[in-house]
Amino acid sequence: MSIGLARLREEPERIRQGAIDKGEDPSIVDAALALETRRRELLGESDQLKAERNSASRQIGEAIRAGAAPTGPEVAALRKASTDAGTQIERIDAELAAAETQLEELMVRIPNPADPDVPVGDESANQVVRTWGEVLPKDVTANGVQWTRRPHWEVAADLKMFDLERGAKITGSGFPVYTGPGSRLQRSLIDMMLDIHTGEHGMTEIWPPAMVNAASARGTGQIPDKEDLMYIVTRDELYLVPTAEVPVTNLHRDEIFEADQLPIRYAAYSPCFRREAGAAGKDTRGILRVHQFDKVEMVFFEKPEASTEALEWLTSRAEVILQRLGLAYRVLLMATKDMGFVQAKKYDLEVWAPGVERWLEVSSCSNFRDYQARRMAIRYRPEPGAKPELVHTLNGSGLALARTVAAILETYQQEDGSLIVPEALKPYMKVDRVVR
RNA sequence: GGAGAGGUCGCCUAGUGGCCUAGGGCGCCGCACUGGAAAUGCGGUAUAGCGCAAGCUAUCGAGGGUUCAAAUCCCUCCCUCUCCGCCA
Repeated sequence: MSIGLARLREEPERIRQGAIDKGEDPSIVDAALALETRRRELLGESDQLKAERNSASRQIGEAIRAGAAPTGPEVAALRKASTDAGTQIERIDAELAAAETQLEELMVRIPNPADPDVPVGDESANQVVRTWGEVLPKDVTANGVQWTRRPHWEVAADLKMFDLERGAKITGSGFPVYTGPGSRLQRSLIDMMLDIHTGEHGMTEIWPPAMVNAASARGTGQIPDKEDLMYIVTRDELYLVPTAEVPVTNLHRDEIFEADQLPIRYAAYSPCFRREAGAAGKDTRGILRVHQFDKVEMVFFEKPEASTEALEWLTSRAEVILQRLGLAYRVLLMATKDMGFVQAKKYDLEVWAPGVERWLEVSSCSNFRDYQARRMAIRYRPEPGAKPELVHTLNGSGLALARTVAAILETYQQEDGSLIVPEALKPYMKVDRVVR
């Protein structure tokens, strides 16, 4: 469950409206509410009976210690009382377990209500909140010479930066092989991003496992919701991570922080594996949609009162990377029906790729409020000794590599077929230009 | 992969069927003592659910079983450590 039973009881209207805004069925909220009432009744009865049974058992021990015969009538009566309670407990607990299972099934289908400042509607209601950089044209006229920017796969083939055919041979389509300067570019981008996030933004670097267990996949909601998205190693019950969000957020599952430990801000590189089921035929050329790519992910654990501002900062940290790379981009505030089930507010960063003349999503920055934290039981003490409260979690790419690479190739390609290395990458690439 | 040892309240540890409703130490918090501190003494110190409250219920790695009653006995699984094997 993810929105919390207390909140369900306290503000069912807001939750019902939240479901409607996200295009989900609001009747689930009413069904859950009714089931929750029933659950509490059963729980009360069960607790009462358990108290009776415990009391009878305790009295048997006391009676025997006081000298009563273990087979005598006094003990027999107590034993019967305990057994009778036990029989009823069995019955009620079975009913209770059924109610809880049902309730949980309903609760996971209730979405996290969007923040009040999120536009209501489908993707047509998404708002462009800002753009940065020059949106380059495909056709270029410079110094009287006319040429046309090519799509990234042509630039890459020309400069031998990646090899999609051989990737398909050794693994399958959608598994690119980066070669020579292409491989070096991957390494440089990861290095540069981590350097900026740790050195300038004060985040702690994490290098997580690329596979997680079922409990972790459940924690961030990959199962059961998005099971089709993931590659699953059934023999060992492990899941290849679709994003570093999964291992990194789960780092603190079932933990309680002290207030002075927050915020905790991580930057993590990981490869990302996505089956992309149902996406066959879309973006089949180049590296815009692949099954394995690399990404630096930012994951924040914040005090509730700080999370609104933290999302703005998180988003701006992803923008810093695009700015350093000199890539034109825009920031979209996603509307309720386009933002996802668990997010309260989400910004997408789209980079301009002049070769394919498209905006490419390279980052998605979200505030989950306490929705994820509840599922994973990540809490903190507002004051020393105080009752633990849920933290707020946020995450955002900073950035996903494959599409960033595509934008770099298409933005920095030259008329002569070479590629200028963006200023910020030169110290990592060790060259100013990639040539044939 | 094999053999052995072990997983208890933040940490260490006691606990082999019923005053364990989990004891002790460390750490931490409060109070006392002090000019201030150390030392010392007293008290407090897990999480969740239910209840106006007193309190009740659950949790001793996880799950199941035996029993009137399980931290304790039985079964399955997970993890950690030591040794061996294999191996980047």
